[in-house]
Amino acid sequence: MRAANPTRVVVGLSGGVDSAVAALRLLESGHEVHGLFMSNWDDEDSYCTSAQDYQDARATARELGIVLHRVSFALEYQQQVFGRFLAEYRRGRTPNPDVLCNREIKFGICQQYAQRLGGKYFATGHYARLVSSEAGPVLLRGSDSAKDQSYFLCGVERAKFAQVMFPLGELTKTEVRVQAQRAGLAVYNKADSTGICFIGERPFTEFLGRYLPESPGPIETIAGQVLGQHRGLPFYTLGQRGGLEVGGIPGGSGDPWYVARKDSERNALIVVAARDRAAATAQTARTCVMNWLSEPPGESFEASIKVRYRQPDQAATISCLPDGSVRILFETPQWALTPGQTAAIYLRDRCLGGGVIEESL
RNA sequence: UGGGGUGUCGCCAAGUGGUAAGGCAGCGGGUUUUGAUCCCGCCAUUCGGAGGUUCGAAUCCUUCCACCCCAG
Repeated sequence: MRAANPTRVVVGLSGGVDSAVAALRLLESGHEVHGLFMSNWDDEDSYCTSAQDYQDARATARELGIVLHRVSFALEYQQQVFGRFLAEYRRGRTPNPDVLCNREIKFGICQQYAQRLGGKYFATGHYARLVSSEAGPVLLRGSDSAKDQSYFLCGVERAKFAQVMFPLGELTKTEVRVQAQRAGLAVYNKADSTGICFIGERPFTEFLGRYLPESPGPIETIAGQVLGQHRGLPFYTLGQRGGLEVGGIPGGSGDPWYVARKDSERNALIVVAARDRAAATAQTARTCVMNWLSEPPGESFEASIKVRYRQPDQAATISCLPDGSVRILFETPQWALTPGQTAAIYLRDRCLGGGVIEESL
């Protein structure tokens, strides 16, 4: 079964089930597997599960009989991910740190490190598929549509995928857990992790407040009626409902309020009642420079767009602009197109790439 | 100071003698490798205060207090 000259693959082991099964499958297919645990966030508070995750990764490595390396990219994460994350928030935008993390850290500096460890390939437990074509590797959605994580990978530099493997791409989450249990892995029933990767789940506003100053201003309706006070535009995101602390108003509809837009000039947060959300939709968005994972099929073409993770595909027409950005004309008006968030472009199962939304029109 | 009106959960708001609807907000949980959204659960022994009538009052009466409007 085992190849005579097995290829060494370095697997990013997070301490969770997914990466454990990724390593397991690589072993089963005859590769020489090394594990690599990253801890990129130094934090003393109780939300940080890094210590436990490391113990779990060690247990997994022991159970699989593989070497486990450990490395910290805390400095790089701080500079290339978290610093930009904060800079975006300061501009009033809503970044996606995990898209950035995959580009800069996991499939950036970490993949390089894996090569130095002798890895011909770098593998992770992402639910996404890679297939090769004449033009190079092609990123496809994971077979488990409920778990597909290609959205988070759409910002990765295309060339990197030539030496990447996603062993879970064809599996469902259920199958992964079954395989983990069958293989006797202790993490087989460990809860899925959520929150910003490497930072974890936290009371978000409070967390941001540790890095950004408060800058209170009015919360207003589109008509200009003042309903309350906000803590600072960066602390809110378009489409948000919770945390506004705005109740009913005399003669009001009784609907909840949603953030419709930010008026930076006046430091005002503009909100809209649920039934009036149509007044705050947009049908066009423009991105920053696109990260293409496949050649765009033309200067203008029809495609599916995801503007946030786990959003159903939205039909749209894409127009490539000379500066490398893209204009997206959606078939139906979109609610809460949020600058800073990533728009991923798909042609059926194929992820063509992604770009950060610059503005909606 | 006269005349009128209103005071029910943080905010709206039902309830006019039979033992406090609902919505929003908030809190807790679920979903989720961003931020959000979404889903589920919890949330007034008490109706501005004090008396009184009644078997029984947020609902009737008296009085006090607060706020609003019109006069001035």
